[in-house]
Amino acid sequence: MSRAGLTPALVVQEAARLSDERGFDSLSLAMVAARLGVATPSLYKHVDGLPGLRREVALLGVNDIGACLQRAAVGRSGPDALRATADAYRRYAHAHPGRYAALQQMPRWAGAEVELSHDPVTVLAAVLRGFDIPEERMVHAIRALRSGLHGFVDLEMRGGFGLPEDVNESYALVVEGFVRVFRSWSASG
Amino acid sequence: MSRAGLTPALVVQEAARLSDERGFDSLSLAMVAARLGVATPSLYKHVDGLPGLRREVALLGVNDIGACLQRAAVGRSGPDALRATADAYRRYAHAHPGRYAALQQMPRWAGAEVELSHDPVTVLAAVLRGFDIPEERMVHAIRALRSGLHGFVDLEMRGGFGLPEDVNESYALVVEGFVRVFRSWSASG
DNA sequence: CCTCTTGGCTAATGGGATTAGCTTCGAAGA
DNA sequence: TCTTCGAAGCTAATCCCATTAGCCAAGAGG
Repeated sequence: MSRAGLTPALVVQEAARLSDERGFDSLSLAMVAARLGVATPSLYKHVDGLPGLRREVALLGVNDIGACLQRAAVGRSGPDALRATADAYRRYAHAHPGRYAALQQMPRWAGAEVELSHDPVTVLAAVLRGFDIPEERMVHAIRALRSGLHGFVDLEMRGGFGLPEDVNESYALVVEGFVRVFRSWSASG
Repeated sequence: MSRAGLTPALVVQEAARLSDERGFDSLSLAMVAARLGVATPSLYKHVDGLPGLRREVALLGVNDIGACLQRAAVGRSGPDALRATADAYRRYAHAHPGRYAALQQMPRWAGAEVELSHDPVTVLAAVLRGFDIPEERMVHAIRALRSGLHGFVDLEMRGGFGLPEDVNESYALVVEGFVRVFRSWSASG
């Protein structure tokens, strides 16, 4: 390797780090290049321009959060699993705001060879399976859960909750709301 | 040539229209200027650069959606009001995706002289008042509702719901979920 | 008719993305 | 060890957009 020893993985990793620090929106090739000590055009040997880099960061984020959720859910079931997973979800977003913002743009390039080793939606689906929800409602349940978790985290990270009331408590109540609703949807009443 | 007869309001309106058509992210002064038939720098006489323009569009969006929600809620109460408002919320986002995206960035410049004639959060709060929720839970309830509505609409607009299941039905179920939860939170049990 | 404010313009600067084409590192093989 | 070749990184050049500076004319008020 000629000097810097870059690899696609290294570039993407640095980009992800930068996204977390400065925001996914302001991610730029120039910034990544500076951080890696190379000239901007050099990056084109490893990633497919800015759009490609953003896509890679998103992909990294999806797999990352999927792994987190899985780790949180393993060994639990029902409401307990839901609580743990919801917690992990929010914690991931806080820890990696840039990656989290990035992965929201994934659907655009969906259908591609996305190759998820850890799909967050699959984990949520598995968690919901512990609620005995009739099959024809499963998709709706997953959508509802994703909406609630994402909406809360998104508003929170944008500074949308201005009042002094404890945000953790709000989140806990949201999660308990889901527990209640999903119980009410269960086949057994 | 005071020919073009621009005003701040006109510029912002065109910017909002463009945001809805091409996406708030790709809004640019150059595009707005072209659309209005003037040179880019001319816009600086009316708005405070690109950041200022984005802020104005966001402000427009907040007031817009606030007015929509208010119109939907008036004359109704309780679950009925909640359903109507939730519907209006989603409909607004679909009709004006650019403005909707813009208003999510409002919190950043909050505290300013924001002067909302129609504050969407206030409307939601009023709607929730019909559920007899204890005062100390009100803020949490509003946060939960905002999270659910925003999260759903956001995921939907990003193409996050890929499966063929009816999205309208999913949304209806989410709203009914809120009805159930808020009922359970009501002081009267 | 004169003047002053003000909206719109052109020119110029700076930054980021992207492309083209050059150079040199470093490994594989004679 | 010497040669060759592919790939990594670089510089130069182009394009697009935001922003600033400074010019000019139009229209209201006297």
